[in-house]
This record gives sequence, structure tokens and C-alpha cells, in this order.
Amino acid sequence: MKTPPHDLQKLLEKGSVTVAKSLIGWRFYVIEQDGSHTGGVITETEAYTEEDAASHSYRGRTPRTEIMFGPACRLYVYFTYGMHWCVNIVTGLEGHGEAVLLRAIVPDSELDRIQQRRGNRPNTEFTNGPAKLCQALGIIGTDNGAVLNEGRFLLLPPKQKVLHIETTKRIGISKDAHRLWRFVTTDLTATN
DNA sequence: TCGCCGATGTTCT
DNA sequence: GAACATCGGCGAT
Repeated sequence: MKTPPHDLQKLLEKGSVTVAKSLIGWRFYVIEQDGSHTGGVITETEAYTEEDAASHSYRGRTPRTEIMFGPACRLYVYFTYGMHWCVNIVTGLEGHGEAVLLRAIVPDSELDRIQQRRGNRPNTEFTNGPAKLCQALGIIGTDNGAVLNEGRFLLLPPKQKVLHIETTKRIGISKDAHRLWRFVTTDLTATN
């Protein structure tokens, strides 16, 4: 089952705070070269906007942030701390510099492949952080700008409704840290 | 279980 | 030259 692109586009064109909360429970997958789908249910997101000092888009368009100012429904992948990749979904209308950081998923397929990429760590350490998530799914800089549901990335609606969503401060930032723009559910947790 | 700290490269001041 | 949307190892509790 595939979400009609125009429906997804419409959802993601809302503001990043709205989208960040809405995406909890959606499913995010990478289509591997052998055709299998690696990924799972989104359980933690953060919103970033152009007016937000913690956002890469805060200082306007640069070569790095250009993709954030483009149309919604694309990926913004950036390299940080000299060794880690993180993935965002671009939201809002074109020109607005908004995105939603994917911080955690609970994998529901290709667990062996994920465990291998994560250095054979236990389930609970598979994808509970933005850089771990990218490592587990094999997302790197060349994926920057990829369009959801048109290439090797899938974003699919929830299989079941998420009941509890907590709203908290964002993690690992110093500027505009008071904003309650992090959303996380404990409905689903990796076991073992 | 907690907290400190080093790794490592791009971006911005 | 400093900061950084992080992670994992290590030593102390």
C-alpha cells in the first residue's frame, strides 16, 4: 500500500511543529538494493523552523541548508560532529526553511541487517537516536534531497493509532532550547 | 546506572 | 578558532 503523493505532500506542507507531532506512528523505510525494506515506526521527532535559532535554516540559505527551503516531502541529510549523519523530512511551503528531525524509530523489518550495521548491539540500541537511525538504515549525504515515495525512501501511514504522545524540550541544542518541539511516544518500545 | 570526555570534519564567527 | 540537532567507552558510584 502506498500513500498517494499528493496526500502526503499536503500533510507535509503544514508547519513543522504540526508535522512533527503528526508523523509519530508513521512508518519510514529504505528500499535496499535487493528490494527489501529496512525501517519501522517513527517514535521520536523534533521540529525546526526558520525563526528558530537552533535550526540550520535560521541564518538563511546556504549550500548546506538549501534543501530545507525547497518543497516539502524531501529529505535533508546533514553531517555533524565529524562522524554522524542525521536525517530530516522537509516540511512547510517552498521557501520557508522548515524540517522535522527523525530521532528514533522502532524497527519492524530487516532486523538482521540493522543489527549488522549497528555493530551487533542489542535491539534497544538499534535506532534510538538520530545518528544511530541513519547508521541502521544506511542513510548518508548522497541521500540529501531525495523525494519520499519516489525513490529509495518510503513514508507510510500508521498501521494503528498512537495513543500517547509526550511533548518535551528538544535534545542537544543550546539556542531556543525552551521550545517544546520534541514529540515522543512510548506506545511502542524495542524489547530485549 | 551515571557522567565525563574524546573522536572528527563542516560551517560559521 | 569555536561550535556543533552525537555516540560510545571508560571510570566512578
